[in-house]
Amino acid sequence: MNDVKAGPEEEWVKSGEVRISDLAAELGLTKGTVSRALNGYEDISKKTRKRVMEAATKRGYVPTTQARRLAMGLTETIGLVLPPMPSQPVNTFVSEFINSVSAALHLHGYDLLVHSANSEESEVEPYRRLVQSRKVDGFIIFRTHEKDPRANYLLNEGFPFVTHGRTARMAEHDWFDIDGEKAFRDATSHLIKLGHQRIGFVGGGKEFFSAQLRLKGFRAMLEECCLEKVPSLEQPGDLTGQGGEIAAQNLLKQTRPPTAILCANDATALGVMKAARELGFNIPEELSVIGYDGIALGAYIDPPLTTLTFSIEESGKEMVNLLMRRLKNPDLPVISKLASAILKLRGSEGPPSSIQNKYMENCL
Amino acid sequence: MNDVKAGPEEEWVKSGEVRISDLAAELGLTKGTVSRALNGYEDISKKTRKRVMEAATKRGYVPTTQARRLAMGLTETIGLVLPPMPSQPVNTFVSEFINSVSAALHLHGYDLLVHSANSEESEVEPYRRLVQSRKVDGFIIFRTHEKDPRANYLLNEGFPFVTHGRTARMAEHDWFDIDGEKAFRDATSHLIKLGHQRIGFVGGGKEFFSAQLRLKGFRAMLEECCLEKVPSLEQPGDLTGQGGEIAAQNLLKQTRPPTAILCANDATALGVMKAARELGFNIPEELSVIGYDGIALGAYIDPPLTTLTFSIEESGKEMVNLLMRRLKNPDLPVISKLASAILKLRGSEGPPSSIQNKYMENCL
DNA sequence: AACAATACCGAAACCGGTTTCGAAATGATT
DNA sequence: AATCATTTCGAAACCGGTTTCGGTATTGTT
Repeated sequence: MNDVKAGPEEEWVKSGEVRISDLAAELGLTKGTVSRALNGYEDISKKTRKRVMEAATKRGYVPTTQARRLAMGLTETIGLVLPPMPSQPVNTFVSEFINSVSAALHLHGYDLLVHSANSEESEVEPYRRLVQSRKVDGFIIFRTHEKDPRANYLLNEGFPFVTHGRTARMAEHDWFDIDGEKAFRDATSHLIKLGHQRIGFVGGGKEFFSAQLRLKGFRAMLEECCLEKVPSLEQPGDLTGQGGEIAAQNLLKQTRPPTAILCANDATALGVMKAARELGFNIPEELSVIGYDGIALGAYIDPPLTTLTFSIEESGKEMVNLLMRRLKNPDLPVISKLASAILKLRGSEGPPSSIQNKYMENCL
Repeated sequence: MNDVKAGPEEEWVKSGEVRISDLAAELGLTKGTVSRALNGYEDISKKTRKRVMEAATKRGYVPTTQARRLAMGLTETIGLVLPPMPSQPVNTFVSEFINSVSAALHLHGYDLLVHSANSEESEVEPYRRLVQSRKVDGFIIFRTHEKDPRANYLLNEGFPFVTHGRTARMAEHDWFDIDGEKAFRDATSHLIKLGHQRIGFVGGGKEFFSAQLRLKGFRAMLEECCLEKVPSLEQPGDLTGQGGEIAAQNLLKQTRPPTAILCANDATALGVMKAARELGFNIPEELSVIGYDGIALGAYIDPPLTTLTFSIEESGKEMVNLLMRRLKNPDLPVISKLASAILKLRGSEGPPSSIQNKYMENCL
């Protein structure tokens, strides 16, 4: 019947060679009966169920995923498309994120399909392909833009997804985000309390919504503390080290340079620190620098980088929860989750060297 | 027949709603005929083929992947299992690697399934599950051990895979690797030429084969240059920043500390630099440090980290090539590819401060 | 014009499962 | 013992494709 090689008793059948029809034949049952027995249907007698189960484990039967999924009309797979990576200095986020998402999905019996975006084609193309070929049931999207073509496409398609970060249409889809606005309010407040009055800001690209929110938090706290908003102290960046360098040069070559610089992420902060060193600024004595992301590497540089940090693992877990909920019931109302980043003081910030500024005590 | 909503001419049918049977019915053909027409069989007249093709694009027909794969008996999917990540300072390798592997696979019509390893269970368990459930056709394995349980399992199972890094059984499976031995010979040679005679070495875990080879290269060059091998200058590490710190303390607190330290990877090097700073060693004047991995971020620290670098993108591409070849013809002889790392001088190394050592000119 | 060769397409099996439906066997009831 | 309700399983359809095989319709040959 089956080509089980003769050998010692515990001979292991090569994995994946036994089909449900083999089992059925061996037991004198039909495929259907075996299937129901294995899947816990109530219309199977205890006796045969036991017989089937034992035979299944003995023969090492594991259902073929493809067949099961085809029959059940689902893929049990979630897609994640890596945005094109312009060799950014710090991609540590991505791998940790993938790791946590994958682990969380696994608990629900889902697989993670990772695609890479071809930078030559449209941003939504990979999504379109995955949707049309029915390879995934939903998407995890990160690094959102304010007007996000991916979100737009999927919303239009009615296809489930969760974003890490908000979009202009966040009222229409589930999302998870770190409260970057509050984080930057906190960081700004911390600097002001240390005595800083001229605080620089290096943003991320205008296209990233989260970077905008960080700027917003920075401005809000300045205003709250009655500090004047100085346009020249707000420099654009691109979330890379190089962008940080350029921005820092623009800031520090001014006649009245800032005494502290807030950066949209850690990569930027590293670039800022590099430029500052080259221009002869001592950190933190002459210049405070604060980043955002909490990359572990920041603890190893000199001085250790003070940063805003959050749990990537929690992010992944929460996003998977949101997505699973959505898949179970597509008609549920949209929900979102906002986690907070915490300020991790490591040493790259301190009071300004000369208290040249009059401290306004009417504000905090 | 089909519920195409009445509307403007260019009404777009919602993706993924049209099946091959719909197309067939619409054209007055059978599924089989439509399938063959679409797949370029020769027994279809040009006229009907054209008719079918046009109808397919017009209706936006894309075959359901699951069904196609089931029928064809393949998964067109490659598995990649992330090893447990003990929050290493620098995981930039992983995301870049995933990115390049995924892109390369896509060119061959393959998907990448990323799994995360649960640290509580056996290392091979995820592989076993993926094999048994027939979710993948092959594996990409990285960060190999000398005695690698994953390779052993898959070899035993006769399941296709390619490793990034060698194993004790490398003669039996395809592999790609960076020539770490040569890399460390080069780096060591560079230091010796600069005048260093006491060179420290911080290794990776004994379990990682590649780390062993780096040590081997280091020792070989020492011997080649007639430098005495000093056991106390060889410290174990664990490829993390913390491990680097501890190792550096052990090295620098000796009565005759080394004037240079070679590190098994960049994360270790960062730890070494941190410890050196804290012990009052100036880099590179009093201590040269060289890492391995070429993480972009190393360029932003002070001083910029000299390191051994290689192309992750090429690694991914090559490994995919090896794997595709294997899948096409499982019986081909095992092949391997050894790429070389290049020494990227950035500034964390230089001549030793005091030429207290007699330079042995009989060697190089 | 008769016949063989070829082009073209339909029918059906198949991949490996799941699920519905109905029939047979069993047990309970009177 | 006859009747009805339950348990338990077999049969068959189905998921959405691919591929083999065989039968017309068409073309080419003599």
